[in-house]
Amino acid sequence: MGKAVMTSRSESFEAVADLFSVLADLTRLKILHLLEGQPAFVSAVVKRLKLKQANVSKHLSVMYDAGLVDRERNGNQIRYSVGDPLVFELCNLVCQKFHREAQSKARILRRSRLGISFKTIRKALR
Amino acid sequence: MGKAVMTSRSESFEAVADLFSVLADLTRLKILHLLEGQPAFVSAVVKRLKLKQANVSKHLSVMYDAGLVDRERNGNQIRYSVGDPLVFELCNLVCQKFHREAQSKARILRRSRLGISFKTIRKALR
DNA sequence: TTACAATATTCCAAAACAGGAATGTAGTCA
DNA sequence: TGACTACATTCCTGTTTTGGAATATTGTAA
Repeated sequence: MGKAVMTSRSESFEAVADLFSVLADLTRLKILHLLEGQPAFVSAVVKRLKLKQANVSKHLSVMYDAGLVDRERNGNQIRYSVGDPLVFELCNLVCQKFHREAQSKARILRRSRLGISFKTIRKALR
Repeated sequence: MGKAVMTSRSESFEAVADLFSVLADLTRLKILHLLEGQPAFVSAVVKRLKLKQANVSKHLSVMYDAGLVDRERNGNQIRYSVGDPLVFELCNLVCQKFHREAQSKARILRRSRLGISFKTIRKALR
């Protein structure tokens, strides 16, 4: 997950892929969602999500290295916060896609009760 | 990579993570970029990107299952096309982020020649 | 300093993933 | 039908990634 300066097209693709891979983890998405509400200490994330401390710490480090979260020391603890609202824009776009798909599937199913063939339905459902 | 109907919050997070993981691969991003220009047969992708046929076929299948590309048989060949412009919206958002970061780093470096301490720079660069 | 709390890091095992080679399948043409 | 082409799938291997346990680091308080 190198943080090299972008020069060639291929390198920037790699950077994009790296960022997507940071978001391609269920636990990290849960943590981000928790941080969306408000910043939180590591220990709070551990408690709320019932995860191991080392696990949370590693995931937060990955996201920090990717520039997705900020951190701020507060005495003994470290408060993490979402550093770039980009994260939620990306997730919302994906969720919108799922909504569109769910709606079109529902539309097709509704139509199916009005007499469209199974073949057409299966094709429309991909 | 299940395509289950979404019910709980956690399941939808998982679907989002799955979609990001499809995009978290350099080869798949290259293929998508190629398909952005115009639809292409598998053999064309193999030639343009100098990849193995089995490799391309597998990546296209993954993206097809994820609903990111469409396919259409044409005689002996199969033409793939980008099925959801969402892909490019996502990539563009990520690229914009990288641009913002690159610019702010450049700004800081420029300022550094005007006499700001290394400590400040390092902190600003994270 | 010592003891303790919060977080980070290292090491390990299991699971997931990408790519190559070989094989399977489906369409075309003769 | 058989030969050929385009694509998909299976099997295998090396690499990466995740999570847990143990350990290390950093800060606080006495």
